[in-house]
Amino acid sequence: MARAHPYDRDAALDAAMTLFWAKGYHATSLKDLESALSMKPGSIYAAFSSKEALFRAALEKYFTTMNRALRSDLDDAESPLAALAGYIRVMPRSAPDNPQQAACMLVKTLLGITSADDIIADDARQYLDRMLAEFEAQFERSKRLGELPADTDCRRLARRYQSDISALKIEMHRGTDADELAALADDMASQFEALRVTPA
Amino acid sequence: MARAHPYDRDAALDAAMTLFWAKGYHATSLKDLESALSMKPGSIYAAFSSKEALFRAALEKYFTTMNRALRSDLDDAESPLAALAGYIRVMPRSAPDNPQQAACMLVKTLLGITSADDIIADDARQYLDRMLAEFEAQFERSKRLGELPADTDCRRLARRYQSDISALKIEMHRGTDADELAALADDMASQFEALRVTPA
DNA sequence: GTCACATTTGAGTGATCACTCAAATTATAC
DNA sequence: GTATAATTTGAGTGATCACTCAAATGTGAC
Repeated sequence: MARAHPYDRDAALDAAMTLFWAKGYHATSLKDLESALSMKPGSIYAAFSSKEALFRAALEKYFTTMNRALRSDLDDAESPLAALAGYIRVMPRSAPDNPQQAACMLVKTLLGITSADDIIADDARQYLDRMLAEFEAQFERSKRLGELPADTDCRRLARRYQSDISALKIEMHRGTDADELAALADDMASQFEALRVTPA
Repeated sequence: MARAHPYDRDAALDAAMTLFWAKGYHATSLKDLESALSMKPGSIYAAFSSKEALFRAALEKYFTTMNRALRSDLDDAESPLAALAGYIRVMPRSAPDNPQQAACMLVKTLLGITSADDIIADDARQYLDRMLAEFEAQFERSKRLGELPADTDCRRLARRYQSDISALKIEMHRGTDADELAALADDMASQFEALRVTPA
């Protein structure tokens, strides 16, 4: 047939994700992408169609990566409630490579995209909804295990949980010092642990 | 002497604030500003020096406006704790003119500006710190009035409070429906009210 | 009415934006 | 080895970016 791809598509997508995550959609130029992906404009367009399509692919990769990491932490946990609390408590200890990657890419995208009916903003909203559903499922599992009262509103709890995660990551991006960050994460985690009705 | 200003500087700054708040720094073009301020580029530069300087002035106006509104709500309150809780609880009921103005402009700016040592990001950080100090002062007042235990860490409480505000405003921007928004705000507010040690 | 000058005007600056495409390149088929 | 075709290349596209400045405008002093 013909020659193979000399570049690794997934590695390129990963580099794009990193760059878009740090700089955001509007502030990332094609020049930036060319050097980050080590690809010329023609190749980028042959592989990913457009800057918008590339961003959407990068955002999907971000969601998939984050979701997989979450599930590997939580799915096998004996106590989902303890795992959810631990997930928050540990977060401030993991400093990202780039401080610009401390905040959640979905939230950054949602706040950074101009028009409310933009297709990119819709993507971000959709992924946030799916994360919310993941959290809700974990709280439901916790309830089934008897850790939470039978009348617990898991959707409402998940909403609160996701809000805490968003806010904590923003504080990390902001550069809040490590001690205060740990205290904040502890306050958040403790409130969920306090809901437990069976001994840990 | 000579002719007077045919435009109202403060009204122009207000229009710039509104536009920058909704669209963000990078996505707002000079063309956008020209039509929003009803000023030609030369006049804009004569009045505000540069796009960056105009943004910084708009950001300062945002902070001043928000801070004034906060203090008018809280400074005269008999119970600062009740006032702080009420400030959160009422928030979802005030829909902004533009949904893009639901989220806090300081947070949007912090997340939207590229380089961490950017002067604009520094501004946003500084204003967030000043808001944090305002919250802390209100919790201190609450403690002095005996609403909170004497050993309360007001700085820590203020940090948690500010995180809640940020997250709630993000949820509003996200388009979360009114009922869930009210429930979330209620959960946040209740946790602060629960700290009270004297009857309300 | 006329002058002096502060201010506005808006076409135009070079730079950069996202993006294209004809030509060069290189892997595979035979 | 040669032909074929998939892929990369990178100079170049028109549009838009933030910004400038010489000329037009309008105001107050006298």
